[in-house]
Amino acid sequence: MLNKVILIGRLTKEPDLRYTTSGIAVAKFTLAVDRRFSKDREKEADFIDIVVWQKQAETCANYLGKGRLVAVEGRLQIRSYDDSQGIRRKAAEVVAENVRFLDRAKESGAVAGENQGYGSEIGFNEDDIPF
Amino acid sequence: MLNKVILIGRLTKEPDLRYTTSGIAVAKFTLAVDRRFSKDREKEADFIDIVVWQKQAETCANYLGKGRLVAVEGRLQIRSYDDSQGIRRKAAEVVAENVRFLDRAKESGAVAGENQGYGSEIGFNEDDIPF
Amino acid sequence: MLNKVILIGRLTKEPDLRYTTSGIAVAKFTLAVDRRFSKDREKEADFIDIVVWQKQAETCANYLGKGRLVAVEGRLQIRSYDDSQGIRRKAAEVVAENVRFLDRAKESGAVAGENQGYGSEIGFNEDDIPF
Amino acid sequence: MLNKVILIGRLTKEPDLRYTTSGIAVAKFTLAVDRRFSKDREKEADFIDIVVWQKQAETCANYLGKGRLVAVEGRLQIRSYDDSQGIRRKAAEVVAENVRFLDRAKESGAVAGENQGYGSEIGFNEDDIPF
DNA sequence: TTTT
DNA sequence: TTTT
Repeated sequence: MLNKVILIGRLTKEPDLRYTTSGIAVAKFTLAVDRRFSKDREKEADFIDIVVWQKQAETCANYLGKGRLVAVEGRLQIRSYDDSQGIRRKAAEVVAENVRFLDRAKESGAVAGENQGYGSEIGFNEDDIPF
Repeated sequence: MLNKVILIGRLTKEPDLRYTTSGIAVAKFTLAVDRRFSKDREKEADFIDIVVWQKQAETCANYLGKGRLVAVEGRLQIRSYDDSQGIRRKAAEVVAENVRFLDRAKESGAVAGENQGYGSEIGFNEDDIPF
Repeated sequence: MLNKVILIGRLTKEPDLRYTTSGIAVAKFTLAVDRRFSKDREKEADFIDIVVWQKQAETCANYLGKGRLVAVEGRLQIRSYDDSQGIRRKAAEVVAENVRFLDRAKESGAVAGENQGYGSEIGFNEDDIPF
Repeated sequence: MLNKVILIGRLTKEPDLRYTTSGIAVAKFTLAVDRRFSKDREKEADFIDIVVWQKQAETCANYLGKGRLVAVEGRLQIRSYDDSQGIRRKAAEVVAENVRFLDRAKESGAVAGENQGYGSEIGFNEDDIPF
């Protein structure tokens, strides 16, 4: 019913951009999200796979690289599949709805994450609120 | 850059549905969101104003009433305005992106919250992932 | 840095309650979180593993059962391990910080969700998981 | 029941640090959170008041200044009060549970965000706010 | 492997 | 398998 994930972390390497047979862009990358433990504990991270679709996939591939800091908003998806050895496996990945770039782009000031979801962003005028 | 609010609470009364001059539906209601304090403290709630636009506004008006339990996902919006006495005021409201009904509807089993944001929900086939 | 997951879904069966060798309660259960697709698509769900620690683990075990509706707030944790066949696997689970009961308890009106911070911050050893 | 806010934005000025009569640190600052609209629309922001308690309040006061980029996780709180002219007003603020510094600190590499749970759960009196 |  |  509700499935919301919000992460801030750094890319472990360049995004991997591909296209489905029907021509839709998909990018994948892994986010290192540091855990915060007591100081004496080893610094650890969760390495979380991110999937981005369509135009945002291409923007991520164009502007993101290893070490870049991003905020990802999406949903947690659990997929079952058989690997190359025929072993049944489960894959967890966050399907990104929005990716925000939190440090400066390498070659440009570009910003990803066109957000098309909010009512107030679809172009009607909020000054015209009837309350 | 990121502005995400997730609330679970109960409507304090029926939603108020109106239309902008350009014909767009807007519903408003207030959510009572209980705080969790130590047992000895008064039980209190935050009363948070919710704004819903377009088709979801009408679904909320049709199916929600006083006391109904909902989950709201949206963004926090701060608006400045002058009240009827000419006093400058700030209004805080959560602009809902999705409203989920968490208990049974009074007159129907209807469900609001058509979600149009996620890539995987826009109709391409995830079995066709090129990874 | 930031790792936040919020889910609403139904338990697929009773929680499994165990204790670490040092006597700390841990409960596990799976949440079925329905995806929302276009009407013509199969209704599907993500089946997401939840881990709960300490007092909340016992509250969940006492009051939750198959089909119960809950809201879970926590963080996404990726663990690597070797399964019984010696195959390296990754497990994804949501470590719950709070579990809210959204429908009536079977035998009582009890409410869980005492917020004590993350299990992993109170000093017990997560390598000591009895699963 | 659930009241979760996650924001990323920039401080509009230095945090204002005070102490309650019982000696508890409280910091307040305003976060400018850019909205994302269609390109032709004015760039706008929501200016959201943040309250931080205890040790994090002092860390924020020590390390944050105007323009700094932070992620705030907290809950939305609506307070009613009478202003200096005796006019009843409502104030909305986000009570921060965690503040993460997303760009480099001015004078140090310090990191805030020790997670101690909500201020309001540790027993001090929120009516005793020195603002 | 699965919930309503 | 991994980021700063």
